[in-house]
Amino acid sequence: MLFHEGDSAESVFNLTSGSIKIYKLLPDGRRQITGFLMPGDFLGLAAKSAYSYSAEASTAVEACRFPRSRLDALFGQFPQLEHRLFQIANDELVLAQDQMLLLGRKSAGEKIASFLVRLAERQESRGGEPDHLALTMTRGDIADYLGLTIETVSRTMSQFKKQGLISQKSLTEIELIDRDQMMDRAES
Amino acid sequence: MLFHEGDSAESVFNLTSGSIKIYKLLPDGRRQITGFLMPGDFLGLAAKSAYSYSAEASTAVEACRFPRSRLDALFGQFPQLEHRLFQIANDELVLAQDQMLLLGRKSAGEKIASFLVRLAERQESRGGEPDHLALTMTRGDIADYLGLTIETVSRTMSQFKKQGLISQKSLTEIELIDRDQMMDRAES
DNA sequence: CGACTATTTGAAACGATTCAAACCCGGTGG
DNA sequence: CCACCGGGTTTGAATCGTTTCAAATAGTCG
Repeated sequence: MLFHEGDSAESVFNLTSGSIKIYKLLPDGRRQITGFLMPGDFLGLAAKSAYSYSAEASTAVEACRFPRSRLDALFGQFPQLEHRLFQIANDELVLAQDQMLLLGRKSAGEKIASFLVRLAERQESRGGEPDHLALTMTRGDIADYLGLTIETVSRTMSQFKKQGLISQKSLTEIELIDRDQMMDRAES
Repeated sequence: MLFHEGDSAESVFNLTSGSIKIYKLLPDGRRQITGFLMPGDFLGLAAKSAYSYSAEASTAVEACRFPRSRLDALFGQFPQLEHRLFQIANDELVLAQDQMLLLGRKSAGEKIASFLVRLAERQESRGGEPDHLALTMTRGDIADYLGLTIETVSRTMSQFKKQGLISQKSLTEIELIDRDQMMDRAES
């Protein structure tokens, strides 16, 4: 675990290798994962005095740590740095709104399809195989990201397998077989 | 309607009076409202070339319109303006994550309770009566904001009324009677 | 007052969850 | 080398919360 919701937000990180999940918890333990970070992503930017979410490594992780005070000084020196981070925050906001649509209005099948397609696009944009997905998260993580239970995630993926939409080499290796039909299921 | 998802994003607005809802639609018409804007709020900031959501007035509205090109020029001139907008974007991101937790993990009762409490806090922070809520949105809007149906919103509020948590002077006027117990139901 | 729309309420249906058990797989020690 | 363990995963059956469909009621505006 990297830090917890409520911890004083002294640092901003830039992930250089590995993968991180950020999430919020309810008092009774229910969890909502709000994002999976990949190398290049920033962590802790939105925080003011305290982090508003918890962050936990999914794999071994390397990151660049900046004291928040230093960052503020850099903003004064290099306005285009702040400009870039502003863009990044806006991009995240757009993604967050997509995720709200997913959480509030999509069925389990649509959620899983959207998730797999987005993961494929993300991997493609970093130069990976477009249809060969390497999942860095467990079924439980996927469930808590999509607002489902582990069982529903598992069942839905089994169904997709039976329908020939995906195939599964191992627990963490998924292949998208019919991406177009997958995007239809995603409804967006 | 002010603009539609996909429209070219020529303007940024600052709402001066009235209230606006922003939302995303699925091809089949399902709708997710991602925010209700109140005077002082910005609209269209996150957009790059095209708006990523639609915006619609809930009441009569007055707003300040900036051409996007002008705004970019202002950033060069007044770096602290961009700094302020960066802060605002970060605050919105924090709210968006709260909303994801709500949509993904809260029950209908918890959603409605959270919604009413947040509305009360928002109104309080603008100097209104803390327990006397003036709803600017319909039951349908509330449903599409919370990922519920109109009927569930209505039923849940009736239940709260029966339990003495709220009282209803008219359709748009709600009074929070037991705010503490309300916050307990909100689970956050 | 009458017509139209939004809201409330009720009953049935459905999708996702819960609870339970079986399975798979990598790691450990006999 | 293989039996065993423990975690995560898959599958099944029953249950539950929310939705859907339908009808009644309340509210708004001409």
